Amino acid sequence: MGNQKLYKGSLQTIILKLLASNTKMYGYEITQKVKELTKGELKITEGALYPALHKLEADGLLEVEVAKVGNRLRKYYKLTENGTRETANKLEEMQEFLKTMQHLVNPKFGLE
Amino acid sequence: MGNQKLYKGSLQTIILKLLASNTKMYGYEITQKVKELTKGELKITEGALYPALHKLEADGLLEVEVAKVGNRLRKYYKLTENGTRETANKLEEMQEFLKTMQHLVNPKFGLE
DNA sequence: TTTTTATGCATTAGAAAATTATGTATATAT
DNA sequence: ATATATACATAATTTTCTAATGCATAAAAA
Repeated sequence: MGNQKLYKGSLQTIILKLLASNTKMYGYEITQKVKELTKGELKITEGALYPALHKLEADGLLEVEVAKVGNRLRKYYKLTENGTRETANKLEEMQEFLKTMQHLVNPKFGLE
Repeated sequence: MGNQKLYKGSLQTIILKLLASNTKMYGYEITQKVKELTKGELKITEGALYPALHKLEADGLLEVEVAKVGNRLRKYYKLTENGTRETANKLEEMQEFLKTMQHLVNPKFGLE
């Protein structure tokens, strides 16, 4: 498992992107999906996830729908209209970041 | 200018990579070089840079050579042997991170 | 059958890494 | 004269995370 530290700041974007692709998801499901998609490279902790979800909801980007499955509670999150717009912005910023970073650490650069 | 927040956690790697390419650099030079290489997309603040340089030095990855240019002070930093090794590690971790992140935010993924 | 693992939510204490603001000082350009 | 650029640095605060803990149900393993 690589340097978790590098993922700092990208959690919101990851959550929004997953909800853009999957319509609705609940917290635990998000942690499992990320673990699966990254082959264990990134493990989202609950201490990071739940506060992030609550913040996105408070900011009006997500809305919640509580469901009872068997005897267990689930909170399904999905994008609001505003959330869909913000997701597009955040994904664009992420692409720009990745491009810039790729450029910065490219062996060929840093000399010009 | 994009989302500065995303760069959180990558400063050490950026510094080490620049010193791997340029042999020796001083603090102010690093801020200018990064601004130039990223076309203003990333601006390293002094409050982030100097503590980072001091930490890398304390960890034995960098060594300092003080120079007087005119009447002004400059602290040139360069990689130690250990620093060169660590740079290779950090660059590998960065590449893995960028690949994983690219995969995560790719429009095609998140569904499988 | 008891105990561990998985599912599902959540909060708190603390650490790490940044931003913002401030401070000191010299050099250059307006 | 004054603002901008060069060059270092630290302190207060904020953001974002990890690690630890807590509650509760369900399933699997010992």
